[in-house]
Amino acid sequence: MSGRISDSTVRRLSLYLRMLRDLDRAGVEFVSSSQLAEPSGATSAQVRKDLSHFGSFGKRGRGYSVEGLVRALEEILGLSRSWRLALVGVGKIGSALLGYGGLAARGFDVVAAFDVDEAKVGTRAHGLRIRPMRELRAVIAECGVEIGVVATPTEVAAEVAAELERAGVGAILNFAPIELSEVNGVPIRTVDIVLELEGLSYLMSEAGRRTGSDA
Amino acid sequence: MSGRISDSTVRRLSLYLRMLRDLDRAGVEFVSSSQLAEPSGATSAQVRKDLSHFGSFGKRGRGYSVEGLVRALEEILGLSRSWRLALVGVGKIGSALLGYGGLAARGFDVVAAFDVDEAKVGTRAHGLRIRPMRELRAVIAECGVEIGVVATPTEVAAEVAAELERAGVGAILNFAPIELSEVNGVPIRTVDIVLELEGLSYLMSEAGRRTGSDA
DNA sequence: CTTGGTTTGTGAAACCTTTCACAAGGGTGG
DNA sequence: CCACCCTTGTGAAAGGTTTCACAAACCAAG
Repeated sequence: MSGRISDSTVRRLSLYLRMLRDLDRAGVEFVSSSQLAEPSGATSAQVRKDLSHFGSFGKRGRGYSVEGLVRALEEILGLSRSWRLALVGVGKIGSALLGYGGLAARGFDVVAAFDVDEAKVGTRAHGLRIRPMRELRAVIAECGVEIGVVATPTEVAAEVAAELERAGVGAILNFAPIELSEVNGVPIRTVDIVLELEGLSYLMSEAGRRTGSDA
Repeated sequence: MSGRISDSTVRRLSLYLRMLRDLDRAGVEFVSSSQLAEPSGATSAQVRKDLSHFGSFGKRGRGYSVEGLVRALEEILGLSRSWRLALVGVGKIGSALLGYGGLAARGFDVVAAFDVDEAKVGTRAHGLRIRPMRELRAVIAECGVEIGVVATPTEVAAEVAAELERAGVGAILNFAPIELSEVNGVPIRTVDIVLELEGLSYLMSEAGRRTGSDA
């Protein structure tokens, strides 16, 4: 059981949990690994292997109890609690994030927002008062913020991430198109839209080259 | 040389290209694989292996010509041209995307925006007229849109993606928290913020469990 | 209680990605 | 032209992830 779990496994566990919650809401009581696999594009063997890293949750011949597996996955993923987030940079992406109800609905509460722009400081965005950067450290400590969100221009992203770490956050979600290096074991995930688009660009060009040379 | 290239390789190529453009702007002429590796957290061997799938771009003892490699990577990734995007769903995320100059700056032009909401249709968002869904097919064909962007609520995302495919887009970027299945060889990339946060939640819980049991 | 149909949990095999290590080649200075 | 240093390109090894395939277990029906 449980050694080092890969990112892709954790990713899939989230997807399984999503489906299980839907099934639970629909009143389904049991589900098999193959049903669970379908929506995430995995195989039934993969579902079973993924779960087997954490224990033995199913009944042979019957499948998995939906309610039981929801609880188990919430426990594994740390989602049986809610998390406090602090946003740095209330520009386009930052505002969109504050307005997105999907976060709070899934237990990720943005409890503080910061910006360097003195014109924004003091105003409210989606019910949250925007604070000056100088308060960052104190507020993060006082509110017990666990996750810092970087939604600043690229140039200052690394500096802001470092400041968030010093302030004591346990993880960082970064929207700036730059690869931030994890320093003190504080995990960082980067959401980089341009990188995704460039990946699509490669695939389309590749497809073009292939059909082009076949013709 | 060139067989099937993995997503992670393509991802890294984009990161190398980013750095190379910075170096080019800074007037640097040559760069070694180890310098190129650093910012993306790769190793020099990985850089060389990644590039070797596509050809031989360096000079032994000297490194890579910055300008030459920029051009080569742009060609490989399909970035020596620009791409036309159509946005479906002008809500929080959609608007943020329209306002984000970083896309056009890197050759991804949003040329059309659609929404079901009749109140929004006809108004302008960041200089772009919002069109009704019924025009989607015709506009995508007329404007030669290559990439469709899904920024709708989860419930309709799959349907919208299918409609974009029928309209003839070559790739889809999806912001709805749902795994869309690629059907006709049209590649789909999903940007799922909640999934990233849940990944961080897992890592933080894991860290807590480890230190918790050590104490 | 036994039989048959079903599904889990898991070693082993297959597959894929990353790292290692070094020969081959290029530049520089004398 | 030669000797030295440096860096690429690349097979081979190592390391990781996914798929396969099957014994073990459970349920239901007779």
